[in-house]
Amino acid sequence: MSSLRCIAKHPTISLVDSSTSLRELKQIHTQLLANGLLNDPLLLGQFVAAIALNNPSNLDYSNQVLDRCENPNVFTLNSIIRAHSKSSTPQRSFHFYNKIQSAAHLSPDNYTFTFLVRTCAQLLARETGPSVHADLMKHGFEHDPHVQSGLIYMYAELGCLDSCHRVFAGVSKPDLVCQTAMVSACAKSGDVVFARELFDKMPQRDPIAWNAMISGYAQCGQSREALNLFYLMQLEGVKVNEASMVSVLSACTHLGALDQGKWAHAYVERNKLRMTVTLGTALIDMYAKCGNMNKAMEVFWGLKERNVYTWSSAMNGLAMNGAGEKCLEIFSLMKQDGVQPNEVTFVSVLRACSVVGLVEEGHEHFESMRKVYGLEPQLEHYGCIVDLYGRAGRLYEALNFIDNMPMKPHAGAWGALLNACRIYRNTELGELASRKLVELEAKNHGAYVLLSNIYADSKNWDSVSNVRRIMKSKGVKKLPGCSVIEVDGEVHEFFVGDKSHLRYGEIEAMLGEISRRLKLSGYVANTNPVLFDIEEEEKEDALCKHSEKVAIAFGLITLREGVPIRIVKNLRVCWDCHDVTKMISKIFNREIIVRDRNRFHHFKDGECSCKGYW
DNA sequence: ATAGGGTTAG
Repeated sequence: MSSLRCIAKHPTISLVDSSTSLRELKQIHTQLLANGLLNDPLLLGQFVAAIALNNPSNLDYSNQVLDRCENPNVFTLNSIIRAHSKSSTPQRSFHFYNKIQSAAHLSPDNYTFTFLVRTCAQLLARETGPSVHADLMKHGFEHDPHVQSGLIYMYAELGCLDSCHRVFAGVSKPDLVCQTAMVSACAKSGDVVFARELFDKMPQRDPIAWNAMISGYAQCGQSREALNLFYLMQLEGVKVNEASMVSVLSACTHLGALDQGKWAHAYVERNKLRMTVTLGTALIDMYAKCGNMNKAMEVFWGLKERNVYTWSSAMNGLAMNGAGEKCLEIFSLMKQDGVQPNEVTFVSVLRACSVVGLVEEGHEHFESMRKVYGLEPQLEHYGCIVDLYGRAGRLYEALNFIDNMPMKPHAGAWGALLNACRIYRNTELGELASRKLVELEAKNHGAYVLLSNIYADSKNWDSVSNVRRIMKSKGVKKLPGCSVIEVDGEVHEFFVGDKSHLRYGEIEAMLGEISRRLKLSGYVANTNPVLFDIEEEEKEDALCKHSEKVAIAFGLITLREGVPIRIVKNLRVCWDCHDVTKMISKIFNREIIVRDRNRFHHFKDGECSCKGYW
């Protein structure tokens, strides 16, 4: 609402806000024209900016207003460039930039370039961005602090860290804002170590600087570092705000650290931070991805405002947790509420259909993307449809769909088919899919593992060892599995075969007990080559080595009876672990919730919520 | 008279 500050000076223009209808705008326009007020470039600029900024859907109209003006000045045009740079159609900024350039009596100023650089960042304009940079240098604005920090932001968005460094090196005395922009740029581009060095060297740091560094850690996956820095921020008595908490929550989400996430939620309430849409959405995402979907929905319904992120987060959580019908219900409510779904929303819609097995409905939603919402389906959506057919056992329709994709099928599409082939034990199609997958991603260990499982299922041991040989010769390595469990607010990480935990002795004893009790109840350890889940030297002892089993054992030792064991795993759960976990949930009478890289498994009484499909 | 850095979903 900052635009209202300057506008309030004129009584009529000050009336314009987001609720002003187009008809009312036209009346005001006529009135202003009749009084000759729009000949005043100041008022015109304010009017145009008010229309556009307070309601982006009015941009068209503000353009018309401007077009009817005979000689807009730079202020007026800057206002509209600014409005466009923040809108969903930033490219239209250039129309007005060109106007400035082509008018003999006009010349762009430092404001123009500040906004235009923003536009380029929004557009990820790889070519135009640098050319705007060249333009502003021609006009001699490269030493303007606003322009400089804007350029650093832009190059970070464009993924040109080198250019960020060049701009930054050219700043004689970088101020707080510029330094923060650079910290953020480096962290976003993956050089978080350098970002931290810069951050540590800053002579003074305000909350935004801290937030930049914390979110830098959170965004590059260094969640524990993000949390550590947040604690440091509190120790130093820096004022924590909503944005800080959003990053903290995002770190908790990635760790699957429900206790810490709950603590962060309580912190927000205790400190009376504003429950903004962004913060609310981060909370929903945290609860959903830490396996507490009820709490996620409680937060969801408690919010005053929900945007497309909010709805999509809730829907994604429901789909991930296997609540497909509920996800589709929320989707209907979202539409009733007048919030436009986007591509991300549709990923959840299609996954929900897939989970429920609603093949036709899923296909209709897919079609509606283009027809009803003007959204072009992306690779992910095609992958979802393959999965939709595949899970329903309609493997050849899945294949047919892949064959008719308008673009080259990606690894995700073949991967979805391969997974379906594993579930439905179709060796022939599985071979085809994995061959394609390997063509696309020669080092995709998942393709080999799934293919090997398919061969093993059909007792084709020669082919199993063949797959293993190929993997070896190509140097395909499996990403080390890692499972995380939180106990008393402390996050414990277990890697495959990792015995470094302080209490490993107890864990080993518990693994032994699990194994004994499993055998007693008739479980036969799967030591045949099915378990060639290509983890090399682990076969003989596979039962005890997969990271989730170690984490579950640790949970059984440390968590009180009746407390669910929550595990976050970086890979998909393997077949055997899935079986074993089902049995543990029954034998030890313990609810076990595993978040793998795709979805949730809620194990209870010997059953899993995924019903064997994942 | 219009500026610059931090925050959410696949």
